[in-house]
Amino acid sequence: MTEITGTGDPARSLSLLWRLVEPSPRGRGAEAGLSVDRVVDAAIALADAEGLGALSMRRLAADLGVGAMTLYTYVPAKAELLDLMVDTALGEFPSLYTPAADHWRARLEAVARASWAQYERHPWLLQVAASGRPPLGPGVLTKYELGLRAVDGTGLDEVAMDAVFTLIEGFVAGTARGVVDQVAAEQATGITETEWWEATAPILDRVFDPERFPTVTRVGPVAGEAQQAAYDPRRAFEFGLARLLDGVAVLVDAAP
Amino acid sequence: MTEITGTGDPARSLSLLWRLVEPSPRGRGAEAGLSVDRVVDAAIALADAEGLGALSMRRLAADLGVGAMTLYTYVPAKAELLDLMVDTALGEFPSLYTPAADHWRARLEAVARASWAQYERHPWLLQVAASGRPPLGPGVLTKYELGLRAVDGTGLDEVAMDAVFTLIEGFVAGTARGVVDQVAAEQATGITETEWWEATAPILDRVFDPERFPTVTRVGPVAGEAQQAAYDPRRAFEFGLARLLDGVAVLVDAAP
DNA sequence: GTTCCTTGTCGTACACTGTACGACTAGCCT
DNA sequence: AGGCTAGTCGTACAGTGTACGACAAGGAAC
Repeated sequence: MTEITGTGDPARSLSLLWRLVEPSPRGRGAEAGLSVDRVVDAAIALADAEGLGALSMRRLAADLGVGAMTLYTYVPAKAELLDLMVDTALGEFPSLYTPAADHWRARLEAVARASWAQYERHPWLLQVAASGRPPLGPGVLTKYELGLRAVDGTGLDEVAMDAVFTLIEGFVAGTARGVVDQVAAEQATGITETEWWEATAPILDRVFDPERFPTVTRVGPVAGEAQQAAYDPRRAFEFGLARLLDGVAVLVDAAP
Repeated sequence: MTEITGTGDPARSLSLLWRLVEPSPRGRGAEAGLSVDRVVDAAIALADAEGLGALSMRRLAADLGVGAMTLYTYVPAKAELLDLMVDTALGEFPSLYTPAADHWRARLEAVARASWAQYERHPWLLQVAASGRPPLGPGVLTKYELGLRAVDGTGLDEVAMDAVFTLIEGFVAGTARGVVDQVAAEQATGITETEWWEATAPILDRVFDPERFPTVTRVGPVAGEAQQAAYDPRRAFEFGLARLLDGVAVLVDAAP
């Protein structure tokens, strides 16, 4: 279940994200005391607690004690609601980011860990396809600003600064997605990752041909044993982050 | 729209993936000439042509000229069908992988480019959440085998070999997802990425505060201009791959 | 040659989704 | 007091995956 953002008129979306529309308590004026913010907050709470799959317009409306169609007074459609959710959740970045200041590498590592923490808090962020046309609201821009500052003063030009932040951010998101997928699989099946691996490994052993997959035969069991699973996202995060920062360091050292 | 794999009984899934069940042309015996392979091939063709969103059991059945429930004779549920689709599509890896042989770096780069090509051919692969519990069929294992061979003989131990391949593979998938998201957004809205950016940029200019986002003010326009969009996945791929291989090189050089 | 059993086919039904449409009503302005 | 505006929401539509059970066709047994 992936949702798409960046649908809908850019002008309309941006004015929503930056809350350019007045609260306008006219006419019957917010009968149930609702507002865009209350809707968005409830949506985030629901997605946090029960996953993006549980977030339907009817369910959200029920949580807020109104009819389903009432939500459309505050939000043009579900896609825009998701934009707002993403921007709001990503806006928590500064509270999770405590940079060790002096060296770019320490700052960039802190960015990666803060980003990881965000995805742990709001796993549904990873199920919203926002990379192509991000909701350019205050939350997203704040995260982008702090991310760029981490690589500022390294001698890299503007294009490279953007590329480095995007690379780190994409890496974190990709790896965090592994956690989300595992949790989703556990919830869907009632079987933990370790149990699944223990059930799968012996059957697999019997079914596959060591002559055809000699390197897998040598490496697979060692790696599987080390992780107690087919894939351990947390290990992958630590390993990958170190490699990535090493790679960026090569670039920084080459810069004037 | 993300689908989950790894649901369902591991033993049942594995015997499907490795085609351990006999064709069994008994009873009325495959009336319409159907088979697991025909179903899977048709599903892949449909997803390739019209996206994963168009792949419904009813639609797939219609394409094959049978009733919807007939599919459940060949496949236990949609989740298992997706497993089979993933394994089959990933099994095309060898035909796209032409390693430049001698140096690990050239091999690993070829792995990344072949993987990228796979995701370009079958974008829906990225919408199937397979990272947690991959369908361990012949296709997946073949790709894993060739990926591991690329980093074999570098002095890295087994766990590191697995980690490096996983890192590269995750990077490619994450970056390729950017392309998929953009194409999906274009299809959903009828607006191209460049058009969207040209519509968004000027409004954004007016709405946001340069004092609050000084680094974004400096970097954003330069990066945006260079890419003609908020994000250019192909550039990100080239840039990230170079950084990543540099980082791996640091690790390889440190190994005995 | 008749019967039975196995196996493949598939119509119907259920609970669910996002949201267009239009009816209703409560509050403010004139 | 009358009218208008703006928030509320019931109903409806076209779609989803798949459980259930009815049906039919071929092979095996007598």
